[in-house]
Amino acid sequence: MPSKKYHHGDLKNALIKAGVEILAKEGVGGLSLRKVAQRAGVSHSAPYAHFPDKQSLIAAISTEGFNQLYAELEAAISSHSKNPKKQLIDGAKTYVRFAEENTDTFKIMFSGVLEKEKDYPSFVEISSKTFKLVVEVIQACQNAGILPTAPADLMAVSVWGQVHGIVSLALEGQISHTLLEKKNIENIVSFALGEMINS
Amino acid sequence: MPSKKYHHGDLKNALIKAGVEILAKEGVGGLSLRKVAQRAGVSHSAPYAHFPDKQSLIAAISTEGFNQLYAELEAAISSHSKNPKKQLIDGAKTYVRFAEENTDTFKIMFSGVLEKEKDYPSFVEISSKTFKLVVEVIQACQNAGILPTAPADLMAVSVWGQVHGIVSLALEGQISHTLLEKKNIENIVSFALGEMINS
DNA sequence: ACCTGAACACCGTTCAAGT
DNA sequence: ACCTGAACACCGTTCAAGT
Repeated sequence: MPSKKYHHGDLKNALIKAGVEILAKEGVGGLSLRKVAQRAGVSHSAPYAHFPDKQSLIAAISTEGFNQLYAELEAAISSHSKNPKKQLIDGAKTYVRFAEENTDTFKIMFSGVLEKEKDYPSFVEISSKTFKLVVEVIQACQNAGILPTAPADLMAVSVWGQVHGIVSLALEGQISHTLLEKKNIENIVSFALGEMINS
Repeated sequence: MPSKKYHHGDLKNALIKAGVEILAKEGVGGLSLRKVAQRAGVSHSAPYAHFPDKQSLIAAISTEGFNQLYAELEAAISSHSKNPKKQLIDGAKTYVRFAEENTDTFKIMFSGVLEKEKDYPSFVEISSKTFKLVVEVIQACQNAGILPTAPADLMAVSVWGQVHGIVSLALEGQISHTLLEKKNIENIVSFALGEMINS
């Protein structure tokens, strides 16, 4: 078997993977195209054969992050079929865990680093697919009388916003020390969701 | 009257102001120390006489943003004394408006650009002061029976998280086009808050 | 104390060239 | 089609020097 054809089989995905690793180790501030190239074992200009610019690589990393988040949400939700309340609560917990375990990928997905997300069709597709998943759970909760009757998309943004906001404030260090001594983020999110839920 | 002593009276504040202006015109990605210096009319190394590094200038801009947000919230709240429900709703509207009118300052305040916020005492002070203001309004609402009885800090994080999350998703372009055709961000936030409020 | 200008390491992007 | 290496403009930071 030949060790390596010339240099790479699938540089594009190798670059995405290298990017995720740098993100995990050095954070958003440490992510540069040149480092990504080096970690993938190619010259600094090689990435331009696969991505027109840095934003494009960031879009690919974000898209990959959304794919993973979607898969985890899907798994959590389908493990509680016929129990919408558990779907909602476990989905929220999954969201919190994803943010905690992939902090910097989460930041890149949601913190305005990607500037023109509309320009990246696969990013738009998976993010709207994820939103639809949320809407479905909300509708199931409404049908079960667990959430109030209201347009499902409006309710979905309210609930998702709730969870997302608490997670974001936590990642920013904006949640007071005294509160964090008593409750972790999952507890706080559960409490907040409890305030939205009927009985 | 002498036109200029040598070059500047208050370069430190001039740099913060220049930073805010660049942020408004070119966004977070366009903010560089060298541009800030140029806009303030000094050499690229002059800022180092006032800020040890770029993070420090970003901290100062964020602190300034929090000061402004605090002042606007204060004004909104004290215009409805003895009416906690109006304080809550008008406070939330003020928050939304601040984010819409100072999008990139808001992003810098809350989007992880500032990496070690704990290292900047005046930033920590104004952000915790702002949180205390939120807690006070929440407590007033609880005393008036508008919000459920629960630890006020927990309730405050839930409500603030709700508002913050919806605003953040909106700035990220994550709120579906079809929903935005029917409701603007203030409407959505009002709806969501309504789901938290008793009657 | 406050500022300048040269210098260094690093970055994103382009381009001619090689296979 | 995929990759390299030189080149360019820009960036953050340091430092010796000037007032």
